[in-house]
Amino acid sequence: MPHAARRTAAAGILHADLDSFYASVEQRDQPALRGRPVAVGGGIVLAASYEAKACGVSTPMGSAMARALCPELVEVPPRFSAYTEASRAVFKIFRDTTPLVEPVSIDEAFLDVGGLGRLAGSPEHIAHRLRQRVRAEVGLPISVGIARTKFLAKVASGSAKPDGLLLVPPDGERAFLHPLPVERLWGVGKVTADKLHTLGLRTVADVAATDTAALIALLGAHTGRHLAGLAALADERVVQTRRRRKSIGAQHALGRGRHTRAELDGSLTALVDRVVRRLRTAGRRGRTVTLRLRFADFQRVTRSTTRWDGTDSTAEVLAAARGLLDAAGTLIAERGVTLIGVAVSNLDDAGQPALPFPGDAAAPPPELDTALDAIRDRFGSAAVGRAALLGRDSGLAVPLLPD
DNA sequence: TCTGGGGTCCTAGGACCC
DNA sequence: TCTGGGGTCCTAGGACCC
Repeated sequence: MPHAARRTAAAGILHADLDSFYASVEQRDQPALRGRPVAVGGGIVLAASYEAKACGVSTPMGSAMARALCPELVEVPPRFSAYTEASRAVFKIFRDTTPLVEPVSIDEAFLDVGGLGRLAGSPEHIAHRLRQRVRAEVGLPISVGIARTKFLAKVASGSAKPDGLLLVPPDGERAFLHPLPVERLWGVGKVTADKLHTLGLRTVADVAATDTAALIALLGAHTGRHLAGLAALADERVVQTRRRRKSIGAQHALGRGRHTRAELDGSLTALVDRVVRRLRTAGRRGRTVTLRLRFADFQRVTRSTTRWDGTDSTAEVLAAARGLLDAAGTLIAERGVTLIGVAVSNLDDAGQPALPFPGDAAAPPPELDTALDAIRDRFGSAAVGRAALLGRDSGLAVPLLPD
């Protein structure tokens, strides 16, 4: 019997998902928070402990509403470095379990353990041990779903929460999935759910009983076919070990009210600085620079520009981003800005210049980087956003805006 | 109760080329 | 003079996920 065929017939995919990740890390590190409703965040709730969820607190909810729902709520500012460290430790246990790990986010991953039977035991046994290890070695609760497909494993881990384990056997898939609301289908958010509701479709069974053509007419070719497939228990996607990031970006919410061009440029400089730093750390270069803006009415626009070759230069990305900001000047003047973001995409592969170009060999001296480094050293990284002003005061060579 | 920051994927129109 | 079909790339917007 072919190996692949045997594997697809059994429940061999794990979806492992840390519970209330940021909040659990805080409860782990501060025993006084255990058993109490905890929200990690500032302004909005980034993560809520199960005690907080019990009184209706959820992500991403404004802090004011969270407090209204849950007067006992303990609010904690995020400590991202602690979460990154905890995530690394957990992923190490994942990779100890099987080399076939596909990270989904900082706190969840798919693991293919279908081929490990002889070596490590049944998927259920492996999942059980995985949960024990994460609890013992990292001190965090984690839920695991086991199924034949990625989608079913993902839904199963959700049903297993908090701190649980759920196996969906191949002959029990329909009974498990079909009673669930359409919102549990991966890729169904509010807009799609509302559309499905207009057809009277509320459960996965309803979707499965609907003609694919009708779903396509309602939702478009891709989404229609995608949902029809999921509802019919068909999900051929395999666990992908090597997925490369396709864009690197940073954004920053600004307060309401008017922001001067110099303030916007300061924010832009800080964002570009962060992005190109991560770009270089990853050893990658990008061809497309995108400026993201959001207005007071929460409408968003993007403006992008694509270069002929890739870059990881602060000066070049900043020049491109400034050009886009200038081009959006009228829009900004008319509507105000409440969020500014920069992303670099169209990334090339590590250590492999997009195109060999004679002039590229000698990179221009990164004067801007030197200046920004000096500002970071002297004033801290939070000050980079005020680079223009500080540059003026400190005599550092930060290129200033014309005015 | 006003709503963060990091991403992915899809669609659609227009320019351009053969 | 009017007309193809196919393909790629770029830009912008939108939905969704954690």
